[in-house]
Amino acid sequence: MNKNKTKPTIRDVANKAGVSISTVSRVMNAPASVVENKRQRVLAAIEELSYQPNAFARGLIYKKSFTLGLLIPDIENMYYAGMIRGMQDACNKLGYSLMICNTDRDKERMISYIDAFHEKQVDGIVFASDKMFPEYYEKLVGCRIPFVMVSSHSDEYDIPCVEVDDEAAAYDAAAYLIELGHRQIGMIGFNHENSISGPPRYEGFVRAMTEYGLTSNIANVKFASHYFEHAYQAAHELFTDHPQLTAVFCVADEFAMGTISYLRDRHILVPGQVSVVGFDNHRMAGMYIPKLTTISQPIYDLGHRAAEKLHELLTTGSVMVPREVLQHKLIVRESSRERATTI
Amino acid sequence: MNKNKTKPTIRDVANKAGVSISTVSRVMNAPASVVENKRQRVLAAIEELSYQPNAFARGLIYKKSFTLGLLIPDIENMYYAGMIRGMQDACNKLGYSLMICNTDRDKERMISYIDAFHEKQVDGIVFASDKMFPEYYEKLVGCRIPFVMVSSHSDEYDIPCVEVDDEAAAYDAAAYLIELGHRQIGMIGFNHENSISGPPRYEGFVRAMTEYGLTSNIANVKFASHYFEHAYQAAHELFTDHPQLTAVFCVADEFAMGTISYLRDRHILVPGQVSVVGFDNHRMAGMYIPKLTTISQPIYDLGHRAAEKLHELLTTGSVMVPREVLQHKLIVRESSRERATTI
DNA sequence: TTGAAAGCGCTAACAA
DNA sequence: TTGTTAGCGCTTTCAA
Repeated sequence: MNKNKTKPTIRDVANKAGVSISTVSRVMNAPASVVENKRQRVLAAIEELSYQPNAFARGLIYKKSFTLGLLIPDIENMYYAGMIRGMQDACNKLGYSLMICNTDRDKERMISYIDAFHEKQVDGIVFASDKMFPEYYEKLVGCRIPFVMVSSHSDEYDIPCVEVDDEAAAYDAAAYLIELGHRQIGMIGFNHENSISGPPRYEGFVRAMTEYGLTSNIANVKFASHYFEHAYQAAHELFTDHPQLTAVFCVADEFAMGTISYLRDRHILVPGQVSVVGFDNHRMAGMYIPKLTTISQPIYDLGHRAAEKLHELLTTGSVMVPREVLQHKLIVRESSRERATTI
Repeated sequence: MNKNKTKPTIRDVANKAGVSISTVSRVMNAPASVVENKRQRVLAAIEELSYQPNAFARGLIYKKSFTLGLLIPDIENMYYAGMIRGMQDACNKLGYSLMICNTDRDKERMISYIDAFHEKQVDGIVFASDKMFPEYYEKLVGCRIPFVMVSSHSDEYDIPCVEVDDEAAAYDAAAYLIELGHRQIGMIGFNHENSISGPPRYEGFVRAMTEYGLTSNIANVKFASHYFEHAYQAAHELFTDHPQLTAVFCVADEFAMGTISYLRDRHILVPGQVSVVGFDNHRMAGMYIPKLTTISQPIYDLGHRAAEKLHELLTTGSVMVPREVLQHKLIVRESSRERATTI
């Protein structure tokens, strides 16, 4: 092994193999055009030196980094773990690397990460879950970096995206609870402010209540922002205002956990007295006690498709299906059951 | 805004500002050496074109990418979310970007990611949790990429690392259970094969049992590999073989959850009949029902320090503290309590 | 204080 | 089939 401190260049390989640098370049890019004998020598030299072509030099020529950027709001939310997984698998398949940045839903960080992506010349960006503010949009097009959205979309701009039908999914969850016999149903939603899935999930809930003639339930909604603790607090408010509820639809599994925790601290049984359904079906949903009934999002596929769609955009310049909707599914586990019949 | 499709280069900026490219370069790297008037014009041109210097060109010159690579075994394990967060914050602070790769504990993927890092010219690599196999080590030194380990270390090689004292932490967990009055104690550990923290945590358990004269408990150990389901199964085996146990130490929070789930399916109360303590204290530990008593690892700091240590290695060529140990702490919550006194 | 020019490692066009 | 060379976008001498 070469113990030299600096990395070998194409020139070192050429010297060692006794050929010109073009020949080395050819064995890497068009092996067929090099005579067997020399090719072997070059390959041997590459092996011996642990040579890897320098991506800077290549990038300068190809004007491509073969790197994609991912902007996510909160890496500690389990939801994104599955998404990253799907995205990285797609990237591997397509020959890309992935650069992940955690914005903490902070505008300043977001902007500075976009700058970093710009400087690092990422070929494209996947923008996850967040709202596409004009600042972001202007910045992105100003940088001339193609991008797609995942688990989100934009009404103002025409941006390719892959997501789930939040309205329909929320409707399904609420309708399921109604079909179970529940009549006093509450909901814990996302604060609408800056939330992309908050409003449609709320709408789905409202539509279900309306269609089933339970419009009074529309008043039983509290909002929380992302975290367990906030959901716990929201559940407290919800049950303080509406102690009669026998079911609650939560727009995230973490909210369902917060709600169940609250209920348990109040010695209210789930699902014995109150049914709870979550949303996402991330890994923890099946590990919780009780196991969560929830809306399953195809999280892995969302990530996978988003990367593929971005790749499509990069290679063809456009996208066949601008707004792709993946299927959700209700998963019934332990946190919900038929309303206890009054005697 | 420039609607041109290609990204502007330093030449475009120079033209627009009516100066040479060297001057543009200077306003970016040594602003003081450029006369106020021109500097303003250059700055204006940069702004107007949304110009960002090309990292490829810079990298070629500086031989630095200002990018660090992170190799983790399993992104869906909550443990790593906190670590990534800490690492990324450190990277931001130090002016680096972070490239995260999920190896799935697969040797082939590991090797191919190292190749990718090599090609992309990452300045250094953080190697998380996994065992440093000779193949990896040879590869890494062959690539001449500096690296550190986090939540892991190597006995064979001399590699800077930051971790927790697993043996002592496990001892503390086991001793805590003993001090609570438990005498029949079991453990669910990591399969030792290829596990870095498995053996020391087992040793810590054994030492506690030995010091307290409870050596018979050393037989009450089952092993599982990483996932909830495996831990559930291991708990099944443990309690089938040793139904008399009143406490179990689990080497991961996810194992504790699997164990509690199993116990609950068997209608055994936690902590009423059996106390369970976990390890990690990741976010979910405080959300579970019951909330987990666990060993808290400074996960964020582990990630943060690892990045700092790598940076130290990159800039100074060596590291002051080759093997850094961060403090763990026992967090008592709801999943453990004093042994029920026999009447 | 500024500009011209060399060169970082590679690819691709051109010549041989 | 192979080698020579220009040039990708930038920084950094060296001269002016």
